[in-house]
Amino acid sequence: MSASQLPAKSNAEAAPIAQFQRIKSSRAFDEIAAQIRTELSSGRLTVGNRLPSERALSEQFGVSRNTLREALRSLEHAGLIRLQKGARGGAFISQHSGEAIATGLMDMYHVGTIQPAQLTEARIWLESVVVREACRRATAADIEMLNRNIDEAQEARRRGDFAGRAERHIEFHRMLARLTDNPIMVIVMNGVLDVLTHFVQRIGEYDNSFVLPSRRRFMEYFAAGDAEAAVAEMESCLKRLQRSYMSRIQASEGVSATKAAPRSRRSPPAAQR
Amino acid sequence: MSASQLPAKSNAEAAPIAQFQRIKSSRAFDEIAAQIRTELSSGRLTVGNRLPSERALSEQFGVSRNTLREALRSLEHAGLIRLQKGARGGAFISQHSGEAIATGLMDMYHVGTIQPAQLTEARIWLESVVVREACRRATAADIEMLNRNIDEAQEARRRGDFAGRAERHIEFHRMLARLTDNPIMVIVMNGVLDVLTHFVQRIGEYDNSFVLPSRRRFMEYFAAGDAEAAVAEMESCLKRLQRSYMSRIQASEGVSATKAAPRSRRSPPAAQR
DNA sequence: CTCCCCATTTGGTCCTACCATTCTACATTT
DNA sequence: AAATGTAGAATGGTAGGACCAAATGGGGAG
Repeated sequence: MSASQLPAKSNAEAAPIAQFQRIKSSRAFDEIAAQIRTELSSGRLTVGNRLPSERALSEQFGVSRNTLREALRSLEHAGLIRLQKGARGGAFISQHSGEAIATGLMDMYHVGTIQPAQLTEARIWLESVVVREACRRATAADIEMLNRNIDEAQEARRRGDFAGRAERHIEFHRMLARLTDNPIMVIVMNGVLDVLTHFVQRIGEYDNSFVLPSRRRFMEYFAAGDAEAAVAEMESCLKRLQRSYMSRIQASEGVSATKAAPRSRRSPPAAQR
Repeated sequence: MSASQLPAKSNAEAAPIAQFQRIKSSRAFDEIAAQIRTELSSGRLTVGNRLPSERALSEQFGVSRNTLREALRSLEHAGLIRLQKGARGGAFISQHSGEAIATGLMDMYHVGTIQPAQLTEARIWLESVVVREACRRATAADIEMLNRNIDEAQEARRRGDFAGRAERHIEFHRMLARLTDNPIMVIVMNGVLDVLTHFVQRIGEYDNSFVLPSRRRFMEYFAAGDAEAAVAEMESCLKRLQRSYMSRIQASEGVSATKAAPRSRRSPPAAQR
């Protein structure tokens, strides 16, 4: 096909982007999104590039502006592009913060695909990996940062600020995840912690007086580079937390929709006729 | 926050720190999607329910059908709803297979947020968790299923069917993930394996003759319930695979920009053994 | 030179119309 | 009466035009 066209226009006014093809299948916007994804994975589009305007793109693809916008909506939701209004605005390839993954986990929790017990279970498993690798990489500055977080949590506790204390505790785990220096662990752990935060806020206060002493012991092992001891300390703390959660959820789940059935088959009992 | 670094315009009163909240998107379809999500998390909408038609919904929300469709597009991409044409069609609350998360990981890989080395690294970490838990739960039927998979891979190898063999090998890991019986592990592992499959297809064939013998040893430990030995066997196999991948990627990507150097901590005198 | 206003660009929304698909209900045939 | 075929309605998908609001840059006023 027309491979070596090489326009090489030194214009560069809107976008030095490859020529898009006409779409064909059902759901044109799916194909459009797929084509743009292809451009991305091939490297012809990279972070920071600006796509042509909606009007220009719709003409290139040979579709209406409505259809093109639905394609852009899909890409924007995925975090691949960022839309900006105004004269020099448009669709910019964005850095993909992984927000879509966190949203996906949250959605799965909301529709009941993820049960609270499974959430805390996976969290414990992931955390053990995180702690082990974080311990392997942590610098003195990192350790100081973690200790500072514990101090802040203790201060919040002294003030009776339950929300602030919980926030510090969660932030502690986010820090550890970042220390792995692996975006997959960071993103997944962030998502799991997001859901967990939501979950904790729903069930209200709980007994976590044992967390701070555990943190101190944890940091001892952690600073000494004893990864396995740190993992064990963290795991025992999290398992105790998990028991707190589960006992509370049994108490609070008498009224709210429990979504008990993990698999709800077709339900609509009746329709208007 | 860097609020204290303002260039000191004629603003006499340096802004007292205040926790501002983001303005509500100002985009109608975002609010519509948020409202529907709220209905979902509150339990008023559950899997299998059918939303009103686009025309009816657009009237309820007081927006045009275009705007409503963009909201639905966002929800559909998230996997929360499934659109169906025809009479009695509409938007049905769907089971959320986690496809959005796999897509998100793939996108992150494509834009370079996830590097191949980080992909295989995280995969090894996750796999160790998966193997440990799968070993704890596997039934005789599960073990038979895994053995059958190995047989099929061996058969594919005999035929010289590289693609088929690779597919079986990947499927083996998906099976293990499912055995954890935890949707988070299943979804995340599926996503990571999707990206890995894509990555492997890109670099082409590689030396994996050691995989099948390792699988046999693995199954010995696994069937005996020796989780730690199984984990160690799998880890050593995966690390060897990783070296194969990395050597191949250096060969095929000699010139291509390999992004920025991996952030290396470890400047201060930290814990090192 | 600085500052402010305005034309231009561009995403966000609305409207109307038409098409393709899918199912229901009725009519036709056997 | 049962099986079959067909018309119609409901619904998502697409088209094309129009206008609004925000962001930008340039030109005019001071």
